[in-house]
Amino acid sequence: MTEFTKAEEKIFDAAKEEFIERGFDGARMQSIADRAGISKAALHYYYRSKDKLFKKVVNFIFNMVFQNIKQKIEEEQPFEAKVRSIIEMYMNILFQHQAVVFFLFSELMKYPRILDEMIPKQEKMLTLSKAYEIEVNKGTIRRIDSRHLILNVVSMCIYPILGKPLIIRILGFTNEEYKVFLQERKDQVFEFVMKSLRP
Amino acid sequence: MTEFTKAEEKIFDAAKEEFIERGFDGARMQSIADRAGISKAALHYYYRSKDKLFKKVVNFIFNMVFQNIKQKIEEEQPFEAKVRSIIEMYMNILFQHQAVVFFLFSELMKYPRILDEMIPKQEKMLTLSKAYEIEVNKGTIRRIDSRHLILNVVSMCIYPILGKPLIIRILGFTNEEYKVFLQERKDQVFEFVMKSLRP
DNA sequence: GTCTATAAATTGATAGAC
DNA sequence: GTCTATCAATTTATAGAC
Repeated sequence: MTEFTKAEEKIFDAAKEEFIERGFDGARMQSIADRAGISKAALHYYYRSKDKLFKKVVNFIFNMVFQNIKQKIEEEQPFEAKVRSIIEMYMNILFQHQAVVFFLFSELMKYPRILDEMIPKQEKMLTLSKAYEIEVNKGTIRRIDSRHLILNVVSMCIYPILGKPLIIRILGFTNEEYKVFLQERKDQVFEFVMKSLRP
Repeated sequence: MTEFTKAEEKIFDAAKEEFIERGFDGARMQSIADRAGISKAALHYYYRSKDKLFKKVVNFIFNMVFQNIKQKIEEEQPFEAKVRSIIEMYMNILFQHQAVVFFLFSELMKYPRILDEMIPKQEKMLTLSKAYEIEVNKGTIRRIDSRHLILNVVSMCIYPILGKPLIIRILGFTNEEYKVFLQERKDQVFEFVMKSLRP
């Protein structure tokens, strides 16, 4: 997207860290400057205001998380394999980038308007493609509102990450135990979905 | 829990509004005082610090959202009726208190430690009670890890609220359309779950 | 380009009169 | 109990030297 000089990149990384840890309101320009090893003045020289820096960071992180996912959903595959790979990859990415996901949702709940500059009118995500229709016509799976089906799958993948602070306390998990739980959960979700789709 | 004088209540309501709209870091004591129609000094007279006021607000909101839910889950009922009523009530409460839910999760992602003072060691929520065992023994439904089952149901109810800003943009919904979509979703989720539980 | 110094505004919290 | 006035600390942002 954007070309970076070395200095810019160092600053950008510093900003990412700070915003992810503290959110927009909690982040401090001084702290970003410190992380980047430069002065506050130099920071303002590169990115004129906190606001502009923040928007660039959100944009970058948003694409990082959702680009692969979108790609995978649109990819042509047999239905069952597609469901499995979406769950697999979705949960992997979300787990790998927990802090980032927290940050994104947390800030987007506060300032949903940020999204308006970021969602490029993509209606593709709700069509389950031909693979789904083929199976329905074969009678292998039942027909179902595809918007709800997708939302079901996505929900079961992402909420365990978003709700982690709550869930581990209620279920009495340690972080390590929860990691294992989420691993076995991939199969659980896949099975749950496919069983529900039986005609 | 706590007894309120009229003044305290007015302040508390003002604080709720402000914190819900702006989060802890974004909230301003001056703004809370303004909403309550008193001076900043008077505000500090009642609640000695921003921190203490915030914790009381979080505690109150947390109980408001999760008390009914916990109660409903523990209530004795035939299995199918129980699943239906949990979905129904969970989605109703979450939808009714959208702003509050956003606030709660948003802040809990940032400061998960707050929860430690709030979760009273409740392991009850993961047992599906006798109703479930009865159906399994009758052969009416298949056996499944109850933790995953509950997490599946909860996820499908709560993520559509948490992810609303994202979802309505991706699916191209207006707020009003999304409300309808969530209404019909209650049945969709119920059906999805029960179909999956067929032996 | 990068720094020091400082401006200008804001913030949470307190002192003290009434 | 409630107010005005003010403190002390912080914050974003800029001016100006090098």
